[in-house]
Amino acid sequence: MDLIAETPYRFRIEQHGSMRVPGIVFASEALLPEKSEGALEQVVNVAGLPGIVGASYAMPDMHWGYGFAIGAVAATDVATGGVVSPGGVGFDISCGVRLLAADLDRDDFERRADRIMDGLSAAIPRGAGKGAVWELPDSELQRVLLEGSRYPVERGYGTQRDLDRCEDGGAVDDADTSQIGQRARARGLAQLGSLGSGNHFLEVQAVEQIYDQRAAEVFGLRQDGVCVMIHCGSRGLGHQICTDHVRAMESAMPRYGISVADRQLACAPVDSPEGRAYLGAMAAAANFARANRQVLGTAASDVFRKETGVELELVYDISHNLAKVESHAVDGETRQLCVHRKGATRALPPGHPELPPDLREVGQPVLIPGSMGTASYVLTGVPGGDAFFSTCHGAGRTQSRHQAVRSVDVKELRKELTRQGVRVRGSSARGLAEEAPTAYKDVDAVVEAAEGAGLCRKVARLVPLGVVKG
DNA sequence: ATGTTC
Repeated sequence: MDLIAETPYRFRIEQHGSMRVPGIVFASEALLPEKSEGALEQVVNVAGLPGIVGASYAMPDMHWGYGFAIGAVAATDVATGGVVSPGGVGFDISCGVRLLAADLDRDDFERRADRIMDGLSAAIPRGAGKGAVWELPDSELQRVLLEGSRYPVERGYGTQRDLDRCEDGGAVDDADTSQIGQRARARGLAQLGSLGSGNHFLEVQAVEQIYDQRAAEVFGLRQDGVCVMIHCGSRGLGHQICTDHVRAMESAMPRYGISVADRQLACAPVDSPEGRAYLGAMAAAANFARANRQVLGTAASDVFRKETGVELELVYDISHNLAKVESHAVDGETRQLCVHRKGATRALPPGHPELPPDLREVGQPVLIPGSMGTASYVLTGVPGGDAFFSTCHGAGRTQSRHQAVRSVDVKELRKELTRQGVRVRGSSARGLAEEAPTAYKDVDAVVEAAEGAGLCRKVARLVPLGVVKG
């Protein structure tokens, strides 16, 4: 497989074999994954999906994943048999990032840091399985699945203004809870308002650098201001929904005469009972994920109010694992496309009609969490990018979890984070080792490549002051 | 990512 460098930040895999479109990899030479890792092969495999249009895209933080690479964008044409694939969304449906800004300077935080971090540590449930801010009866879970963040707001977790700063106003339409199994529901009941584990976290951060003063101002960010970033998703509920629908699609594929290069690319036409069932269940899981971040954001706000007297204001809340049916121009014609973004973030440009009025001038905030102990970024969408208004989603792994555990000394890691002034409230030692920054790409290089490829623009760089780790 | 192999 040959990669043709089209620009310093754009590589092309020519259409060959069963590919229906070319592959386009946005990355620098240094960020390209090793061929042996299989991520580039996954770009090729996705290019063979029925109905795919444009190209099979990959972002600079790409790495090997389930079926699709993490960092993949693929759009299929709904009207001509285009498919939807759960592997193109990922197991953590609507995993994403919520950023809140405090009217507090870095120095104000430093003076009270230990109390605030202890408060957050006590208030934020985390780790596999255990604990949630809000344990729900089944009737209320139903409301969350249909109404997303709007339901917690109605029940006092947050404000109406929060919803204006959430992707989709805090809830996606077309959730179909009849497509969710009992096991998925049962897992959701005990997990609303919980981080989970893996790369999920809550971080207190400081705005270290601003690249676009006007956009930062509109977003509510200022130099040396304190922020809280929350990275989490739909927990066991989303995971179970993915599992259930992958299985259903595996058995349905022969009926549609679909064959795929990898069993993990199980899919069905968007306009089919199986396709619609998955999208309905996926939408419900997305609403659960948004409500999860809404509840956690409110729990963090409560801690800041108690310890400092200041409120946290929502900057934005955005997913990076989702499929959406969107209108896009293809060969000069407006088409309905099912846009899969897996480890990729929507990045709407200035003037886009889906943006709320106060963000329309500068574009949609894009929230990029770095690896533990490293920087995070706030970006914004730009006109003209050719991956259906998408950009990267984070640092991207270079080592598997297993490799990281073998190579990382957790004691040294804790020492290093402390030396950098990052207060750690962890979950498991193994979890910390898996998430060591040495297991990830350099987020600064990822963002530089995404910007260089014309997918987004930098607004601010944030550095960690404290982390509550899943 | 995940009651980390129903």
